[in-house]
Amino acid sequence: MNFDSGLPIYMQIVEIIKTRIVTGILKSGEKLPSVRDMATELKVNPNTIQRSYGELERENIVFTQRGMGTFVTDEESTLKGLKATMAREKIISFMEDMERLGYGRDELPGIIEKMIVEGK
Amino acid sequence: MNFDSGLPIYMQIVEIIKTRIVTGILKSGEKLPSVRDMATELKVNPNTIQRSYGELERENIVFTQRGMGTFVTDEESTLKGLKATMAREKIISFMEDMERLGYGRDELPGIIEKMIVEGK
Amino acid sequence: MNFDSGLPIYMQIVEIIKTRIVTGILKSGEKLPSVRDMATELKVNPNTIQRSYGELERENIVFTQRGMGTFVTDEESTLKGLKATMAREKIISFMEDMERLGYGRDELPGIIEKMIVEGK
Amino acid sequence: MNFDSGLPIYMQIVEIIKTRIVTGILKSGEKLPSVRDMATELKVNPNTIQRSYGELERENIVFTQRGMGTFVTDEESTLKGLKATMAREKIISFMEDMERLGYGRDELPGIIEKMIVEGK
DNA sequence: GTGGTCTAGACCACA
DNA sequence: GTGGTCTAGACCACA
Repeated sequence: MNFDSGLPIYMQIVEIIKTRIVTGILKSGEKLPSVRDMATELKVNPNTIQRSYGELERENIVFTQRGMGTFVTDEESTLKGLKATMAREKIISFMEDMERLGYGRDELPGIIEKMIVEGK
Repeated sequence: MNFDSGLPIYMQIVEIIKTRIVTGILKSGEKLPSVRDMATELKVNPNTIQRSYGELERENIVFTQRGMGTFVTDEESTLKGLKATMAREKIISFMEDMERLGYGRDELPGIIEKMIVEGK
Repeated sequence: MNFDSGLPIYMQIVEIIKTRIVTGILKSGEKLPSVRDMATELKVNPNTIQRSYGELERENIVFTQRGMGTFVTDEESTLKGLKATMAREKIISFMEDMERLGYGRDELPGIIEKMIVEGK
Repeated sequence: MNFDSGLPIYMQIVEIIKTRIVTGILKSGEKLPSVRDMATELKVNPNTIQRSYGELERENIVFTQRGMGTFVTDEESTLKGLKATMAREKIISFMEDMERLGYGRDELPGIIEKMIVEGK
């Protein structure tokens, strides 16, 4: 059990798949699991996966070949863009979190540098 | 519905309460909701909240007065420590996430600085 | 039937296990009975034993290996510390008992010495 | 709930009353609670209290006046003897406990003296 | 088989 | 009303 993130399930799954692509678990041009398999793995209704795949296709991150399945795009520029966008989102939410903890944006680069040094 | 974070519910609740304290929603010395009220609010069993409160008490973040309730500590040093620890954790998980996206730790301060400038 | 000691059951069990460790019935590194077996032996609910084991783990007196069981620590310094703490507590409660019987603390060493001589 | 001490209930009650006498809660010559009241206070059957009072009478620690009740003896020598016996028992069980923890009898006076000094 | 978590529901002491 | 403890019983992950 987990508390509600607010995000609809199919979008949570979109995020999961994007992360898998961007971290290399799913590679450029590779076939995604079938809608049925993915539904079984994530324990959701196949319709939900269908919707997630649809959203990913709309964003040009995957493409479907009739009768063959769904594949990660092989356009490197799209994948680069995806990576950049996800990084951007991570950074923004990180900055917001830190702001709520009382750390101003200007302090962050310094704090991180300090932690890198200490962490060594 | 939300995908399993792996963290047990009572620890998720601990995190929720820590965040409320550190962001000022719950103030130093203030009374927490009663075990029963919190259980109703979060829709879990009172025993689960009991366990969360117990964990927070072990960490000296709250204290309980028999028959009166559970209160946020008023030791400022503890609260400062909590803030620092939560910030540290946020930074570490941020650095790990970014690393998985292919950004080296040394790049991060620069990237953030760039984003701050752009964001203005 | 026995009159209430005031100590909760799970803490009474903690004391029982500590005594077993310190007197050598349970040895360093040895496996404790499973939660279920201990519950059967002591005729309490498994949850209560779970809580006792949890408390012992927090005190670093035992550690658990997932799926394997709960074991007495093999850190000799911890075991020595446990022995010393239990002795200290025994001495303190002995001194308090004797004080209530009208014997001052300063008299105690003398009284004990006398009894040792007589007892021979 | 408390784990079995092995001692029969009526003897546990004898010990409770002896402690009350020796610590001055019940004074020399004073009336003990009626069998019924004592039974209510300790939540046992009046017959059990009857048996405890009988045992105390056999030991000359209390005496019964028909129609009046049960009273603590006013023979000071008996009370002194009781105190000495209880102290003796406390010391013996203390020495046994410490022995089981690995402390020899000869060490005890020294250990206690050390703790008295530290405790100041 | 092992410990870990959770719910449902009860009863207790303290205020 | 408040937290503290306990039982009964379920389901889970890890080995």
